[in-house]
Amino acid sequence: MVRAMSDENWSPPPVLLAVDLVIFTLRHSQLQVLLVERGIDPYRGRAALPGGFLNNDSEDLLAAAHRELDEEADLDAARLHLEQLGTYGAADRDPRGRVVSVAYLAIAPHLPEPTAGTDAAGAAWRPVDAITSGELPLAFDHDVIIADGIERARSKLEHTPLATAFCEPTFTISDLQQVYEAVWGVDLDPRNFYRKVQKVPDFIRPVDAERRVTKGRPARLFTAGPATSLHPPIPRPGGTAEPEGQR
Amino acid sequence: MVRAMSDENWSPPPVLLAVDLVIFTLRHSQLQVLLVERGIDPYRGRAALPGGFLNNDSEDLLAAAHRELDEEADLDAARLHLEQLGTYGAADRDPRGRVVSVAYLAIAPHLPEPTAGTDAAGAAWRPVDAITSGELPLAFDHDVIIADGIERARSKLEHTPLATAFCEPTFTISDLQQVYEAVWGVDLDPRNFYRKVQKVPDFIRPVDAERRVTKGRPARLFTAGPATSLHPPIPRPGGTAEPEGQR
DNA sequence: ACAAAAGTGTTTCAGGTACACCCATGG
DNA sequence: CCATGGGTGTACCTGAAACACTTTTGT
Repeated sequence: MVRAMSDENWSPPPVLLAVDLVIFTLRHSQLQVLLVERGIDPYRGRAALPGGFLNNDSEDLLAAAHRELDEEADLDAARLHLEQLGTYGAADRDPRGRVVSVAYLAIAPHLPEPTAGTDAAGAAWRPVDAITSGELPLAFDHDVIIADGIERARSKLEHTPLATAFCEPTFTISDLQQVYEAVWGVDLDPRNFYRKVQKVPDFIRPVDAERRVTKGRPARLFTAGPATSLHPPIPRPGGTAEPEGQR
Repeated sequence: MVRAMSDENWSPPPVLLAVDLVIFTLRHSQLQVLLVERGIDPYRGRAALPGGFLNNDSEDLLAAAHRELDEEADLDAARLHLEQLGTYGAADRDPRGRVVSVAYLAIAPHLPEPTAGTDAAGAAWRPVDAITSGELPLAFDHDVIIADGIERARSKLEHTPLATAFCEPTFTISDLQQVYEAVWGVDLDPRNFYRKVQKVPDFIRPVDAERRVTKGRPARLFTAGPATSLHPPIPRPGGTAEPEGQR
């Protein structure tokens, strides 16, 4: 058949379309993901990705992802990175019937605790390590989706300016460094990292003569560069911080 | 709502799920894509990606892609690279109603002409340039899907050993070079390329003392390395071949 | 023997890594 | 004035690019 619909009388089996969200953030120097507790069967009581079914006949997929982000996580969709991750359609992935799920990947800065009195009750940040290790079992095939999400996030950190999406609107260079260190579990040399990120064109932009308070010398503040620049940005691992010498 | 299906009486609107294929190959040093001519409305007579609707309640998405590959392109699905590209679900993308399409990306070596007397009649390889330039209009949003496919293919060539998927089971190093040159439209120095690809671990493996006939000195043959190795393989552009000197 | 393509050796240069060192602030 | 983190200068080394040169075939 050149196209299945050429037979006007045959009707292909409809499926239910769900949208699930993999929302990552950085907390306590760990990569964490937002999970909700399922209130109904199947998998009642299990942790699961936030998500839901496509709302009506005219809702775009991305729009549905934005809506779920707002409803289930109470996060301002407009201000965070959101991209399609993949579509999961194994026939037996949902015991209720044929459900195909389009997963979206979101990256959020370390915002307020999600566990408010809102719709997002029962939502909580969990370290991804607990999931990849199998320590925290998930509903459906959500563990696979999260694994794919981690892989995607790492890959995009390497090749795109995505890292800034983990940071507040303005951030210091060492804030940014912690993103890379947490996601790969490596130690980077702060001095080399400092220059490396500044040399990448359109990656970060210094904010007009501001600074911040901590313990030592104040640090300059930066913002993400203009929109998403293309391929060749971004640092990479390599370079460890070690004892050094005198003064 | 924690999950949309918590209301047992409400039934989410079903959608039709299609699977479309972006099949790339290399012909005449150009990146080409396989297109079919639509026999029915909408877009009757227009070029379109091969594809069709999900077959039955228990067909996996990847299985459906394999099936379409076999039916519409008469290609041996087992021997070529196939991966999910993305899902396209804009509400108005199909005038007949709500159709969500999962696109798959396939990479094929320069095999026999697809235009056989089979089901794949009306199928033909087309240079992607003709599509990106808008010169050859496509049905639905298939031009966008192809653009995404090109981007994905380039990205994977850079960061994975995918290039061998464009080649026959055994190939020479200059065969492989032509893949990179065609996809990026650059000229590479054969001598540097030669060593570069050999240094990448698990990328290509020399085939036991074979060779081939052409005009000059015979070339060694190689095969793709063991399975898909991870991140850091692959060459990159840079290095032009120019006039040189004496002898 | 000559052209054409495969394959090797070597120089040069840019970028990454390591690390000594200076700067600014709080206690 | 000293601990702490921010920021600069610089030597070294590896890997990429350029290109002279040798090897092996067909005609």
